[in-house]
Amino acid sequence: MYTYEYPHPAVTTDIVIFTLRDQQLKLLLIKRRCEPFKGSWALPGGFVHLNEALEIAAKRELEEETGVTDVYLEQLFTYGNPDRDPRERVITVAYFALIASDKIEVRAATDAEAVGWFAMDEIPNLAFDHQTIVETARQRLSAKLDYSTIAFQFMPEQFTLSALQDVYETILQAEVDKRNFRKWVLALERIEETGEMQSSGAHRPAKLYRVKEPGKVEIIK
Amino acid sequence: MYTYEYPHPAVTTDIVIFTLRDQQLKLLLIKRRCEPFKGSWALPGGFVHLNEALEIAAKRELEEETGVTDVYLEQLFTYGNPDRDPRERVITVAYFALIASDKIEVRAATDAEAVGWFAMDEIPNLAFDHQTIVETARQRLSAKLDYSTIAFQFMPEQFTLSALQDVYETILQAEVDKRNFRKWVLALERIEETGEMQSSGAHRPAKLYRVKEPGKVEIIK
DNA sequence: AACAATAGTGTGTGAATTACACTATGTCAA
DNA sequence: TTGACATAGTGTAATTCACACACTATTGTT
Repeated sequence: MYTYEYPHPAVTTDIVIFTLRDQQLKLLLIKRRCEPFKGSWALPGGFVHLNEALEIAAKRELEEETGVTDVYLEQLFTYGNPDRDPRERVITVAYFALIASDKIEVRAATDAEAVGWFAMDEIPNLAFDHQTIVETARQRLSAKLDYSTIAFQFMPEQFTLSALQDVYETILQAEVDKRNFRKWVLALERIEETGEMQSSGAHRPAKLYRVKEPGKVEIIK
Repeated sequence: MYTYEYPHPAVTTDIVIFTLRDQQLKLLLIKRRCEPFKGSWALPGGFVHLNEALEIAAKRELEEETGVTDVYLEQLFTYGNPDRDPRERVITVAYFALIASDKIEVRAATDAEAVGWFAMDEIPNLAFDHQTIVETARQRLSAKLDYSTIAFQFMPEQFTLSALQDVYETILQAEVDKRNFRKWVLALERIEETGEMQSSGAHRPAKLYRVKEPGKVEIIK
């Protein structure tokens, strides 16, 4: 037991992790094994250990519950309404994560009864205020596409320009002009040809590109 | 005494509040009356009450320690390195605030031995990791000047275009072309003439303007 | 009446963004 | 083998936006 002179809230992290799969933006959810909201779908996350930095906690929870590692992670927002958890006062530091579509094998573990990727228009009712958190993350993602190189975080090691354009169109839910897109993205000088080609069907093969500095997300414009 | 099955961190809010005064960007600091860092300058802030939303806590602390009310407030970032407070694990949700220069009378109260506005190049050594928090806030302010109408939060009810231009020049630490600035800011259609003029010396009086929706900060561009 | 000090105004140039349609190259099936 | 099909790949003109730049207007003071 731990005792304090003044009351302390519990602090958790929750992670909103997106990927792109089948031309759809998808979100990773876990099915809760424990109360409260047992059996409900929720964001992966959990209590911050006492000697653990917040971002480390987010990464740990994500790996424990879903097996997912090696993601782009940034702090999203901290939610602390007094009644957001029925047990006790819980403040959650929400993180926003992206993962390339070729790294998304997931497994359920510890606190999760099941784990799954959900398309954005098929999100079930979520536990706590997780619906709100997801909406904020979605907005942040759209906004950052415009002024940063964050979209590259979704790409596998090698990809075609058409695949990259698809990412933009899917997330922004808008069509993009192919010629202008290519001119723009090449002018950024953040990707380069690998020299290899991708053949996928009865049509001209496409050049493959790679991100020059894969871990890096830069502000552009 | 409060006891928990698992250890809980303490949660505080800290507020980085800026104003403009004498053509300088200034930051409000308090001199700590209590340990740790007793006698040091620090950001106003304090423990979040158990049944209090985070933003409410930030506003309350700000008012308690400095008498400042009626500010623009947004969440900045949450800092939670395990060793950032020598007493115990303390996670702080930092807020970023702006106040118009005609509302900045301050008073010391409760936890503060003194309160003062400091120009950005005269910031003393600060307690905890407050120096880092201030730098992040400073960056956020500069960035938001470019893509939002946040600068209006510094203005009194009525102001001249020259005064507004001064705000941009002071924060961005760069000169701005008068004609281009006026064209740009009027094209935003977020301010309007009040009809009144301001005479201040041996020269042509200036038209006064007001913000159409004073509370609102919008993303522009 | 001249001067000092700040307010207020327009135009031209280059850069960036947008709109827009055809050719190239592979696979597969007849 | 050849023609149909499907996606890859490419250039130019029009528009919009950003930026550089210098003089006139109005007031108070001497």
